[in-house]
Amino acid sequence: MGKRQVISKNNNIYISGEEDFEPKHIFENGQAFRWEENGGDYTLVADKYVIRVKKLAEAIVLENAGSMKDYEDFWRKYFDMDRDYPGLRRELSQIDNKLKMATEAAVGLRVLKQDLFEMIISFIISANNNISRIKKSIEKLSELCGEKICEIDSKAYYKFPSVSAIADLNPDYLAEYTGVGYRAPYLVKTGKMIENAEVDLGLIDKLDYEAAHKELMRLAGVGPKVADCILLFGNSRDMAFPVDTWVIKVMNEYYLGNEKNSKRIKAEGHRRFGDKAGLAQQYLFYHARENKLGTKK
DNA sequence: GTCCAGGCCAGAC
DNA sequence: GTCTGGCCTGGA
Repeated sequence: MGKRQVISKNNNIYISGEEDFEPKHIFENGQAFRWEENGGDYTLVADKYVIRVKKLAEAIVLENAGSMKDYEDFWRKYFDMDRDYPGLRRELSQIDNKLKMATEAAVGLRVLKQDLFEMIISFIISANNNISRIKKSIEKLSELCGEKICEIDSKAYYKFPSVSAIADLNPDYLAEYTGVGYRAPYLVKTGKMIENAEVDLGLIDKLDYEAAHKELMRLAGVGPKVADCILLFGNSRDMAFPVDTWVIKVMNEYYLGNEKNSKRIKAEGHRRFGDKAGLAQQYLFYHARENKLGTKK
């Protein structure tokens, strides 16, 4: 693979010479929910875009993603194109053999840099839930109060809702329409807290990791794990280390044995992986889930 | 019917 | 601070 090259043509963006870009490893690792797989290609809704991500032998194609200006203004950051992933994998591989194996199994994984508010709402919905239901709920929520983007094959696509749109919802109706269940009041309350600046999202960028984590936990429905997901996927915090059921399994299998306390598991992640803990977590998470680690067949 | 899914919250200690 | 039980909902 040579040096990366990005060009645009007919509203499509082509990325060639990039060895770390595997759509399956990017989307199917729980960091994003607004995608749909068809025959190895992925339809993705992000911001005002509905694109199709294809991996061809010679290039990655982002169909309908716009011009070079769209790439520079949005996609470059979204796909974390300024990080040296081959270098990251080499660095993680040197930490230990487990991480070496995990990175080798998920080459092409990238940690997306998504919208902060969208991550807050999405991960509140994710708590004690499963991926297919999370995705359905988020689509229904966007349909309920997000701005329409376009229609493709008579299917309508909507932007993720604004803060005020969610703050103004009736919790009972929200629960009924989207299937978010008991999380509905959390979503509305969190929307209101952000709308009236009780929690200032602009501050999250400025605070150090611990303070930002603590600040996010003030939001309704946001606990330690959800706050770490928000920071990792919506605020570019490489050291955020979300401890979910899969991470508990993989950390115990490889490092700890039988630790149930999430706080101590997170501390172990930081001890071993340092300020790259979140990136290590993504490779380990993908690896753990692919291999159904710690579950009986 | 029971169990579980990328946890959070409230209450008890 | 740490631990426990309950929880909308839908699919296995």
